[in-house]
Amino acid sequence: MPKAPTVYDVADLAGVSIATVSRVFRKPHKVSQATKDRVDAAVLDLGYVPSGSARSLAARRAGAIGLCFPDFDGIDGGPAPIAYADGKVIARLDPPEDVEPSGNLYISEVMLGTEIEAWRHGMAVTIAVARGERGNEIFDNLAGRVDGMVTLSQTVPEGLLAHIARRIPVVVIAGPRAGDDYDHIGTDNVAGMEAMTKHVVDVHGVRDVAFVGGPADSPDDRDRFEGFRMGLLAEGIEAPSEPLLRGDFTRGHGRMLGRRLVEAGPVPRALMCSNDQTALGILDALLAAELRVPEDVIITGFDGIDASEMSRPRITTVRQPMRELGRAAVDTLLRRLGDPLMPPQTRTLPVTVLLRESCGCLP
Amino acid sequence: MPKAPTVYDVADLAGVSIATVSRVFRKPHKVSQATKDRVDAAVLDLGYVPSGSARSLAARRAGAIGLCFPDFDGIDGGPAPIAYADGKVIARLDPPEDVEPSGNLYISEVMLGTEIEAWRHGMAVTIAVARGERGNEIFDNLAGRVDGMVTLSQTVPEGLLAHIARRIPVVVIAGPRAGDDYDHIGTDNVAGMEAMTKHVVDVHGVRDVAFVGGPADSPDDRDRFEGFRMGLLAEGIEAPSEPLLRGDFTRGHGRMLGRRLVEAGPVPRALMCSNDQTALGILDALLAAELRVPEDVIITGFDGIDASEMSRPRITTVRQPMRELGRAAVDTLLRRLGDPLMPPQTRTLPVTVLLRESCGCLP
DNA sequence: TAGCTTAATGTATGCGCATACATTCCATTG
DNA sequence: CAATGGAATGTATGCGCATACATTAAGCTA
Repeated sequence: MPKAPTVYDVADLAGVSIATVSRVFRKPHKVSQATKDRVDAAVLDLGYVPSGSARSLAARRAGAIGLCFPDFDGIDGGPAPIAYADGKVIARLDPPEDVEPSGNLYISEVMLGTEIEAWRHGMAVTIAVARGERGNEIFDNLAGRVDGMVTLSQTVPEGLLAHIARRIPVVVIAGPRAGDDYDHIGTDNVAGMEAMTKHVVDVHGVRDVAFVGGPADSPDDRDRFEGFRMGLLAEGIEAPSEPLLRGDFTRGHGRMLGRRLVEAGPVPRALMCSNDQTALGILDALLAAELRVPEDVIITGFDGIDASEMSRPRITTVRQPMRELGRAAVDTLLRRLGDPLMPPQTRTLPVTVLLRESCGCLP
Repeated sequence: MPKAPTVYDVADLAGVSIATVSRVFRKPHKVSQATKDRVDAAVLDLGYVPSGSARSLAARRAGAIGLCFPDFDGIDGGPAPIAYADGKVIARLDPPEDVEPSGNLYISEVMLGTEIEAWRHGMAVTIAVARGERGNEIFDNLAGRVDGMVTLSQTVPEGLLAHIARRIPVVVIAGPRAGDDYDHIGTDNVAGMEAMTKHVVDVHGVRDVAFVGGPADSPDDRDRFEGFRMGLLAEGIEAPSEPLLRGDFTRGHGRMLGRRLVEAGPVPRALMCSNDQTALGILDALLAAELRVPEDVIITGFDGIDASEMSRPRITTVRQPMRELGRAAVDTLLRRLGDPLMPPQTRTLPVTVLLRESCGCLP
């Protein structure tokens, strides 16, 4: 790859000044057609592509927004995939046990939403996962190259986030306000879980309901538990002050909790889980112990990931509008860029309760 | 947001030169501890975050790779999502008819794979969809701000791609070599479809097999049809020179084809489709016509999207390692950056045949 | 102690572009 | 025909950083 041509090269070849070359790209209407044609020809001839770095520097805007996630799954991917040359035939007829977990639908959907909304405003999206020991560095790096940042809560330490926020606007997804000054986008965890709880009690007539939580420091988990309690209280049922058990939001941990429940004696009539992965893990364990779902035990989840629809029975859950989260975050970010003095925003998106087999609503 | 501090500000406050500030970030080992401490303090004090644009410009590398997709779904998203303020409770108990289509698992997975491999090499990923009339401009813009580009074939016109490739390395996913000089990452369409064909003939004893193709200009489709023919020939069955029908890879079009098949008279005993969406559409139509799958008609797909696992019956299909595609693309891209003179690479990733209900393998 | 080496830091420059401002060229106008 | 104004283009500068090279200080050798 020979040295890339610059505005100077194009200007020389077209016999114009660099300002004119720049105008052909940025303000075409200010250049005569004849000149434009000569410049275009030179551009094609030389294979010129404007440098985004130089442009961003000179224009004082990056034209991109950053999206940074924590490393939910601890995926480091291992070495790059094995490949083989053309002609060698490999096809397996195995059952799909080797299919990788669908991973983070959540992240994927937020990404898609982010991209769509960014596109509508002519911006690119730069993504990075603050993964590993250099996670903070990754975050910092990303912040330096974008006009604003969307991040999930808990991605980096508060101090770093505050540091970044002095330079560019930051929108936090899924973390409720904690007295900070960031803009926040959340979903209605409380209302969702409250509605789900009432459904289980009202429609299925169950009063022996327990809550299986997630990490104690998760704001989402806290809100969902709060919704659970409100649901119970509204039904005149005494509400516990703590979840029956806590997992770490992974399916594996959910399985462990399920086994523990089975061993500990009679399993509650209904288990309301703080997320889908936990619900799926518990389902795995209960089915393995020959319990029937929903006949013996009702299970519900939260999130609405695709995997919740692929289990048998399928999981009744509360769907978060994941793609909308991304879109709303970008929308808010761009508003903030337009009006830096606007007071801190908090937007809460509505959730949807999805009734399926695991609560007994579908056969 | 007041004017962001620069190296100069930090240097002044710390009483050092800008070179030293820069070194604290880039070559910390070349700075004495005492100096480093003073600089760090100034950085925190001022809220300094290095400008990525300036860094990229000066260092002549962006530290990011680009990922550009075509607009598969024609999603423009419409206006940003409705939100409501805190406290207002909305939760619905409707069936999930409003759940948005799972969209592009394919794209999502490639994104995730790309990000993982980029992370392993300390690079960020900038994504953009070449969507709408300004698609080419988006692509061009993206190209200017990254060190290399991963793109799906058919994303932009060949001329533009060639133009970009003069400046930065380009890796094309899913498009087989067409005599061009790009690096390519593909999946083994031929072997996958051949194995699937043999399976249907051998295991299920079906000889009345037809192929439902996709767009005639799709290289993937061409290869899959070729695999189909090879499978038949290997079984001693005469192979057609053209697909029985062609769709456009969408489910809607698949439904139409399905209805047409039903009307046209006896439906072949097995329909092998060039992608999952088409298979799902045909399944919809056959079930609507009261035909039984797989008892009356066997249906198979290709891709392994999640939706293929959520239908009833679930679709037997050939799974592409989508995440691995992204990883392999980045891997190849970085090799290319390391050795620009390396001959053009082509890597083909193995596929997996997933046997499920729609061919009769699972009850 | 002169001469040499190495560590630490500073100086000066350029990366490639956008843009404020200056200049040139015409077409109008009175 | 001189004065005016707008369109098209050019000149000059700075965006914020990395880095080659220069400089200084300090330790070490013979």
